[in-house]
Amino acid sequence: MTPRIDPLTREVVDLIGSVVFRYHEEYDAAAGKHQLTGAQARVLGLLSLEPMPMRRIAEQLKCEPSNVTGIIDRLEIRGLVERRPDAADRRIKLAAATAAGKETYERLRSSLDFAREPLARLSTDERTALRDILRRMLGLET
Amino acid sequence: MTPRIDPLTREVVDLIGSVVFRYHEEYDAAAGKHQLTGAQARVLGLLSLEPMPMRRIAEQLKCEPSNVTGIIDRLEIRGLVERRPDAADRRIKLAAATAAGKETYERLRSSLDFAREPLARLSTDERTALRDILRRMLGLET
DNA sequence: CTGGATATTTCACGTTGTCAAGCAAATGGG
DNA sequence: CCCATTTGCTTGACAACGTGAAATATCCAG
Repeated sequence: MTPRIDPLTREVVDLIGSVVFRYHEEYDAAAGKHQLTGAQARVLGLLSLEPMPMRRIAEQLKCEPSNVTGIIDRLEIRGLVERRPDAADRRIKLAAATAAGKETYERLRSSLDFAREPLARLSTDERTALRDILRRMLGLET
Repeated sequence: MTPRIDPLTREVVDLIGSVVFRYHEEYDAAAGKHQLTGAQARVLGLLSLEPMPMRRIAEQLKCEPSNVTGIIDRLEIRGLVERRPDAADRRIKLAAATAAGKETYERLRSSLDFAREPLARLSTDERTALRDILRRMLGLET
């Protein structure tokens, strides 16, 4: 009953698996250069865009809020993030990247070699095609 | 001095990040259905192909051998993996998937919905194009 | 045979993740 | 207005994963 997956799809899934593995390696290595773990880097990336309640961070990371408490704790100790009260709701704590946090994240981001090494092998046309296909895969049609 | 990354490349990197996140979610969910963690599933996948010394598992996972000890311990307790002596070198322990382990991994693999849901949105031509681009990205030219 | 390298394990430790319990603050129905 | 419920966050206990250092057993070269 399980629909036999055709060989093409299977190969694509494997290739995506390789890309995922490769991406992680490089992401963690880049984070490590700045003494950050992967999770810390991801949170810092979120907060570089805008301050956010703990709750929403947990939703983005798809984990429990209690987990976020610890991650923010460790970032806060290092002065990369701060907790601010929310003007409208005193239950809420807004986590916000400090100037140092934003700067760290920007440096991390531009040291993400993944942007250069494997993608450099592709022509502009290929990159465009890849972008369009990935958009469709992720359901980001315009 | 840092080469400004062009917008197209930046978007592709972001899209790949989304795919990576998505892939992980689904992979962990599929593993969870079989009471496995992501790391356990990955090891079981390796050992489904062939038995392997602890050392080599660590290399494949890019982690320390001491970490592998624990992962194999937990799989062994559940009868999915066993440690065998190596005929030629008594220092080596070959980790091998048991019949139950192989079966579990095959079930896990076919429940990997990532193969269906997002890729189903693509035509065969798009999938072929994606395969070719990913191959080039990963340096798997023929 | 001896000394050095290799394979694995053990231990201590830190981070990430879960779940349950608890506290503070908001909210809605009577 | 008031109480019950819900919501947001933290705490504590626990497990998996990951590192690094030290211990043990085995191999191998000289």
